[in-house]
Amino acid sequence: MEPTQMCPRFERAVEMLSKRWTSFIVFQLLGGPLRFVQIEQSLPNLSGKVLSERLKELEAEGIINRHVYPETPVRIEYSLTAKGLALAPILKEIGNWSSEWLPVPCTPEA
Amino acid sequence: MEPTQMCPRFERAVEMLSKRWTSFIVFQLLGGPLRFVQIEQSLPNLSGKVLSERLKELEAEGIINRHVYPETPVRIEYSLTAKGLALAPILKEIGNWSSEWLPVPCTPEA
DNA sequence: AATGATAGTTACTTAATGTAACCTAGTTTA
DNA sequence: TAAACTAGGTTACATTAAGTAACTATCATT
Repeated sequence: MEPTQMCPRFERAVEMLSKRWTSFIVFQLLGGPLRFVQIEQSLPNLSGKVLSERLKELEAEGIINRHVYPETPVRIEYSLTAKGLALAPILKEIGNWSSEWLPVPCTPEA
Repeated sequence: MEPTQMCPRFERAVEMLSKRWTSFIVFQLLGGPLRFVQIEQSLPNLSGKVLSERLKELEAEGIINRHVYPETPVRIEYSLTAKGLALAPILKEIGNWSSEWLPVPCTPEA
């Protein structure tokens, strides 16, 4: 068999989603807008430093919006754009695959 | 909005697919079995070192098979298992998303 | 003035990748 | 006989990405 030539757009999409934490951040935002600390808390091993980088990348890609509410203290919410919401079917398929093919993790003893 | 609790299996699947090169290797194998050098050549920036690591991980996960043909010189082919083939819909969705939402790259001048 | 909240950033450490040279085994070529 | 070739990797070293903990800025409350 021959290797397959890849579409540059497909390649770019895979590269984006392959960046550590990207898919998790998008998944969390599928539930609705979240603030920085909320995302941080929902992903215990994600550091604020990397979260900050990813949010900037995703905003630059047009996948998320950053909305500043000038209250005191200031509140900033991150939410998905239409382009970001459109990633949902991908995550859905990952969910389908994982529930069909990955073993149920051990449950703690009663 | 509240952060969403994640299923451990979903989490594991995302972690796997987020590892650099994993999705590309699976994509290439969707076209049929390939040898080490073929995968290496189809993914120009993937080093033999990391390819070797990823193939071992994917085999350990039950996503690919390693088949040794005792010819001379020996030929070794990597192919997807049923579990690996079942990843196709995920990559398909990534393809759909990328062709709908990512810009067509500039084409070189005529 | 000190304390607290939100939303980050910075300096430093550790882990993951990339690069290039090398290894092993069998085979053909000089 | 030995040098060279092929396939399928591995090893040592350099670079980049990610993790950790402390710190910054702004405004408000105690």
